[in-house]
Amino acid sequence: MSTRSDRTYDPAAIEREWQATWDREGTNSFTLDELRTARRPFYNLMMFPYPSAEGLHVGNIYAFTGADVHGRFQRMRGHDVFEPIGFDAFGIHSENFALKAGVHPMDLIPGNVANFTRQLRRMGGMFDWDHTVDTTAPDYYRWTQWLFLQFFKHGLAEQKEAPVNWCPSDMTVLANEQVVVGACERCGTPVEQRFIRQWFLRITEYAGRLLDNLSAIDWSDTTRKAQRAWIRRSRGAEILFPVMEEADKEADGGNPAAIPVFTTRPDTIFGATYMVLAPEHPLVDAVTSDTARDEVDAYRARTRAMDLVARQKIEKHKTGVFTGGYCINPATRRPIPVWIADYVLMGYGTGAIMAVPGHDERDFDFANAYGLPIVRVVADEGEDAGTPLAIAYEYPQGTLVNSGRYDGLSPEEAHHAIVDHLGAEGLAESQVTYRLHDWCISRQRYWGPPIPIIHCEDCGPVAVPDEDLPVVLPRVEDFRPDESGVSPLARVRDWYEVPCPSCGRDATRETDVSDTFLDSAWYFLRYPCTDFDDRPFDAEITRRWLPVDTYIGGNEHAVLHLLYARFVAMALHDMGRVDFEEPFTQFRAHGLIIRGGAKMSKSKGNVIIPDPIIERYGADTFRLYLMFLGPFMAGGDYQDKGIAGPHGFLHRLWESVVPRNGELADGPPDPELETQLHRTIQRVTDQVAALRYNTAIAAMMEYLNAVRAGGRTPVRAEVEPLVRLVAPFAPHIAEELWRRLGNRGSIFDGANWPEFDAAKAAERQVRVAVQVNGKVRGTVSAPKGADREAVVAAARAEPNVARHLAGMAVRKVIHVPDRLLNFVVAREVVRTK
RNA sequence: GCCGGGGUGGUGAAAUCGGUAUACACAGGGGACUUAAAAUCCCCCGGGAGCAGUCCCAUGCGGGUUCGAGUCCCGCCCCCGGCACCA
Repeated sequence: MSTRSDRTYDPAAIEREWQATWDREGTNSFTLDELRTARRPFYNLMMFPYPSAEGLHVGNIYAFTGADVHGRFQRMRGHDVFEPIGFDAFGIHSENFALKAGVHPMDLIPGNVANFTRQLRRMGGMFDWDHTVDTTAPDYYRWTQWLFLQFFKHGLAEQKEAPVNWCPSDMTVLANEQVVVGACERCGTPVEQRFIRQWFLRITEYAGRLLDNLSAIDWSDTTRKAQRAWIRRSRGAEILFPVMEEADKEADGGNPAAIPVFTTRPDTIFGATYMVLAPEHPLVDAVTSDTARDEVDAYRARTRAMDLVARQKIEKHKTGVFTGGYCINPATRRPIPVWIADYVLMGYGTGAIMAVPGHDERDFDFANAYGLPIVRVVADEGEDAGTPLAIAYEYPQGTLVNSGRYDGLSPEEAHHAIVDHLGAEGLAESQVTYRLHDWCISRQRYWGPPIPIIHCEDCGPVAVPDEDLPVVLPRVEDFRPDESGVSPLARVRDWYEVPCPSCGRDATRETDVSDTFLDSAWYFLRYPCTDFDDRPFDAEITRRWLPVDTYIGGNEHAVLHLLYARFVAMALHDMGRVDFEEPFTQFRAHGLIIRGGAKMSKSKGNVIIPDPIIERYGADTFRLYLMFLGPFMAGGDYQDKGIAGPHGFLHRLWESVVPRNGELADGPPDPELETQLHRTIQRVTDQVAALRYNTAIAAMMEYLNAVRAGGRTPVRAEVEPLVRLVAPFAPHIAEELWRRLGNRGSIFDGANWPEFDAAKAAERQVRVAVQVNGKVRGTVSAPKGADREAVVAAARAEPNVARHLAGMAVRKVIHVPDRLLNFVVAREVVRTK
């Protein structure tokens, strides 16, 4: 006996009930045994959140809902879908918040995680709560440390002194990927260059493979392009320019024999009229003459003081200083002056260039500013050796001139010939250079996994033995970073003073912690294996579930997390630990939710807080609305009132299955509705598969409108398939209606996605547009597949068409079957007798 | 500057192997039901002309190809995102 209230759509009540049921029945979780035996495994991954104190924001929910819809869809099509979630809770972000709030991160994070968990459950995600990870849990970061040691043991982690990016506000070094236009990606402070000994993972070893594999993986194009641009390969040559001896030069340390430069245009070497070193170049001192020394030192000091933003942005015109030294152009055998200038970067190539002002815009500007000679060595069509250069001619097309025996060759031929000939003398070598740098993972901060290394005076850096992992991050009340360039852990003497694991003598722990991005570079391997505490990931389960089938996340990680994760997987593959190189078979970048045309931000005051909306409308409505805003991969503009549409739709759906008066009737579906139903199934299936959720929802709305048109009462066969179609978007109401339709168990158990029947989707009659000279003048109804003659006859009978054809000669008739008919006409030539 | 993505009603957006532009939804207006509200249902809703049938114009701007262009080509303008002296 159903009561009145029992027949009213009450989202809060049914969502609470079904979430409890899912937990109780284990609907969304796998046992270890199930993970081992799943027959059609599908790993549906989304980027795990950083659990902020503010709670889940709309952007998180948008991304997770879109990924969850995909997971539920795959499940309804018969896959065993593993959909885990976790928390990326280490890192500067959390730590800075803790500093500001005056709370220890160890006290702060658990509350945030609990709040996120509550919100994630409330939005109705199909998460496996038995397989979550928290990167700050010792039983997780134990394996992050283990992972680092694998790199260390395979020679892929090394400590080296190199120019690194120092953020003076966060007081730590940053990876290149975390520096945006010379500023810290998090706080926007211009970064400084420092030379400190740091731990690097040698991602550059993998640059070529990371680049080449991109063309073979099913990823969003924008993401692949961003990675290509970031890694960027340049093919060219390294060429040695011997330094000219100076009689009066002191021999302190001896003169360098030659300075290597990297160039992509060895063919232009006859036009190299001077050389430029980066101000930080280690050979600057050696080439500088005594007379130039003061000026050179002053310039270097000035450059050092400049942050990278100033160096890259403000100094638009080029500056530099002559060192007083010369080296020999190995092609012309003539001396050329050596300059230093800040437009040459120590971080790329060799930090030294051969300047070819005739054929490089930057060198051209510099040569003009300092009166250095400009020589043409490539002539385009219609030019010759003497044609003056108004601007640098940079194209690799034309013919070599002023280049001795190479005159007349094409730049490409000359490129190879010159490298070959100089190579024979040991002065040149073909070389491929990448823009990608090694990944600096040291952080001089507190809130991260300690790097598991012990420094011993005798043994050098020694790995912490596996059985001593994890190196537990000690609770330190004063965890503020400082200017010193070392971590706050360096203030905790009784923690870092340990015996050397190798020789037993007094030694010290590494006090830096590792980059948060190392935590997240392997978390997807951990999820299915959290049942194991004696290994980071289990070989058998990993073989069954990985690589990840679909990964959905934000494109802001295109060159951060997504690059690091690929690198880690590739390295683990080479170590024989996993049998795939690429961890994510398919990656889709979702769009951004904006509001009022602008990104949501606290400063703009346009942030949407999801909790009250879910409370008022229910998670199903909110999910449906977010997915309806626009194409998932493009994002959408959040409009407060728009939620009324999806809300009404779910109400009408409910009302159709649970009529206010009486029961849902059985009986045959209306034939026209049946046709529309199958067309809808087809559209929704295609569009959901393509992540085009907005149009899928529109198709469902259209169908329900038709079912209810004019207040008609639908029968079961008309609405039951719609309940299945809507289930990925609005799982709670779908479960409830599924139950009320008389089914047992979850709609997500069993392959309940409706079957599309092409025969039933076929329309018998079609509307054909009739044009005269390309303008629509009417439509006619015709049987599907009607031939041209039949349609022409029907069209001519249409009064408005006939009117436009009157007095006209038909030159041509274009017929697009079942779509369109176009009469091409011209005014009839009137013949008079 | 370079590389992506995009400019369509009052608004979010549909339609891209060239084939009835504005689906779906919001906002707005009118109506039915109701004591009332909610919910539900019906109608109108790009601009202009006309009583109407209907006609003209409109997808950032200017050209072009085509029987036919939001869609393709050429030249611009604007917005969003990324990269930025990479030798």
